[in-house]
Amino acid sequence: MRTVKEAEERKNEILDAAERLFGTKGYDSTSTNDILDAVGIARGTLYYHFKSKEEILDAMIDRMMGEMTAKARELAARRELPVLQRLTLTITALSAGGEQQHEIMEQIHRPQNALMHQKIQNRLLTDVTPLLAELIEEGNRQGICQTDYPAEVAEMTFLYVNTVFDDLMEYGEAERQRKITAFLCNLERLLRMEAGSMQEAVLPLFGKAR
Amino acid sequence: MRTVKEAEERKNEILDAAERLFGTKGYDSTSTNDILDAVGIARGTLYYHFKSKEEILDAMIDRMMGEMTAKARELAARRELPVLQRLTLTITALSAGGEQQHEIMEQIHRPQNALMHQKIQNRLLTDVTPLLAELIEEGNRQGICQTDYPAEVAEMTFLYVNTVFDDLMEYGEAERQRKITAFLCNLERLLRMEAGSMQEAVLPLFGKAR
DNA sequence: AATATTAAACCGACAGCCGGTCGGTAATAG
DNA sequence: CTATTACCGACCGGCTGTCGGTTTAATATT
Repeated sequence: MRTVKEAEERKNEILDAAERLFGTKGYDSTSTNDILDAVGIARGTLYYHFKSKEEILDAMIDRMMGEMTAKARELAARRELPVLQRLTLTITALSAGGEQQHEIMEQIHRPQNALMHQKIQNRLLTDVTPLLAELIEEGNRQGICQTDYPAEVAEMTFLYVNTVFDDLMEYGEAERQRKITAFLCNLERLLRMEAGSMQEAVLPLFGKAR
Repeated sequence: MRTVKEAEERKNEILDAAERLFGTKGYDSTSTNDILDAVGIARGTLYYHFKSKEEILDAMIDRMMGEMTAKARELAARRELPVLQRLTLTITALSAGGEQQHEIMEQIHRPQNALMHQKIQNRLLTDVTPLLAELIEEGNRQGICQTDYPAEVAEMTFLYVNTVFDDLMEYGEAERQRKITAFLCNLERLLRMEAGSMQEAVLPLFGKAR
């Protein structure tokens, strides 16, 4: 039996299936047939809406990044919180992902998902570090921190968290703790802040953490 | 006509071809047939020496990283040079690669080479940042810089150079210059050095640079 | 209201390539 | 002469992407 839907709706169905499958099996080991079966459509239909498997990935990332940057923008704008907390909150939210994206962001770091990882990281790097930079500038204005290069500090920070911290569970507890305090100390230096001020800003986060 | 060679020799022939092809076309778009033709062997022969395409990639990276870390170790040990110069020298040598590797390290950042890029980066991160960390510690001892977390600073630094600086030519000249000075300034802060001291250490490098 | 038109959505067989296997063959060392 | 090592190439299943044809549904026409 043949069911006809609006293009936009079908596209989203396909992206839903893709997101689920890419998240569990990874991009490479998900075949277009897997997607076909999941959605319940024929081969031609898939390629009527998307012209390649990679285009599906790109569209999926687009959609996902849209949601994530929206979330990030929201967090960054919560003026009732101190800047530092907003900063760390935003960063961790980005690398951990929301509720929906959690699955993907966890599977992303396996070698088979290298392409997906790189695309997402590039996207986050260009779309979201400006947000972080703005938070840092706000910190500058408030006299909390001081740097002439907010954008670059944001890039450096986010990049480090997103690559090294993602494999954090592979280390032992001691090593992990060391990495975290090292990172905070480094961030304090980059932002020319008093030693220990980052710890304070971060501690509230770990109350409800993983 | 059938020519028989020692396993080790054939393996190296295959790795040579693979390195050339992966470097120019990328890993994904290089088929095993391409390698077969380049070496001039049959399908079975390839899979007699390597049990999968990915194993070829891994072996190639192994060989390449061996050469690069050797080079890095050599640079890091040049005691006649000041520590800071050795540090920057080593970092740039790693991301730019040697003479042979130059081709690969340039092609690596295309999206299709994501897997290769990630594998190389992980390898460099684990194998080479300890070298950088040791240089930093030496700087500590000499009183040139001061940090309690040499390893983490090394990781952060190297990671940033290797991801952001690689696409440096995509920016305009002004932006590029800004990125570089920003990076140096940030590094100075991480290492708690006097402002401007990095500039001095780096300037000699740009005399003979790209 | 019934019918013709048209364009969008859909189908599934098929082509071509790819990575990997396997049984057999030639070369070489002992 | 024998055993091992290196090599061959036909073959297989699975994959992505193509294409001509078909159904559906909205719109125009009578």
